[in-house]
Amino acid sequence: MPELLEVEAYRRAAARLAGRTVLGVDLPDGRYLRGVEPEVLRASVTGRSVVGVRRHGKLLIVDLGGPDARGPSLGLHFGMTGRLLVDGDAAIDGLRYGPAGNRAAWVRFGLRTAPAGGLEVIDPRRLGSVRLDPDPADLGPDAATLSTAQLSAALDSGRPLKAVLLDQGAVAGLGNLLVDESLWRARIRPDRVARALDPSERRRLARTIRSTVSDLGRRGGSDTGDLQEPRDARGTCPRCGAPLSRATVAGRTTFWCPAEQV
DNA sequence: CCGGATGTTCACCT
DNA sequence: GAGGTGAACATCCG
Repeated sequence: MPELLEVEAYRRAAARLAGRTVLGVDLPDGRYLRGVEPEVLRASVTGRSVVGVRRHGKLLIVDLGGPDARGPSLGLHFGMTGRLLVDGDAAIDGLRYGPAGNRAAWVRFGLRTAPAGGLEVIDPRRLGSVRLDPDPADLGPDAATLSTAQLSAALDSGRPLKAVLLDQGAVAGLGNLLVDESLWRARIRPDRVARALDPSERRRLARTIRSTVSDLGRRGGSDTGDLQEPRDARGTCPRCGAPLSRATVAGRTTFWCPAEQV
């Protein structure tokens, strides 16, 4: 599920943890934690207070502090099937993997807090991960607030446009659905060479990415785009009625309107 | 039964 | 170095 919009919903739900103290960490799945040993993670977060919860791209960041100083932060990635429970409640409803999807066997990570509650990550396919002190340099500028200058810098590449927009190090937060929806709204083909976009296309695309993110955010998620129904039904362009094209671009299934996207 | 899926990472090519 | 491909992860859905 999680593209930027879903992780933003997770952030809102997790914001209530601010002010609580970390009691402990549950790591039922050894492979879920990356780059640091479980004991090191436990030692560095236990007893800390939750200062706040941020989001950058698809990464959820729990900032910890202490009586003394600023503390470490915890980075949560949800992959394709990760969901977040806050104090035992789903941060988002209506996701895939159904109502039975909170199965205990799929709990990959837990953060217990005082005076009560905590976080749990449920991830059937184990595509997500948890890191200590995630490096901000791994992520490009956030798609929700992407400026033309930021996009333009990211587009300095000979790769297909879609590959760049999916690259979290170039632009952070967009997934397969948001990219296709944004390109369709901006009327630009996904297989264009990124570097070849002219200045007016760059302006239009940056503006369209921001408005697509906010529009689908209001509607309720990455799967609420105008392209979603024709995508599922192999249908036609909602604007002009031409049959949508479908192909693999940058390794992902891609839909676009061959009549309008140039 | 088979292919595909809102994602990332890595090994291996060209 | 740049870029591409395919596999792996584990489960559900059509």
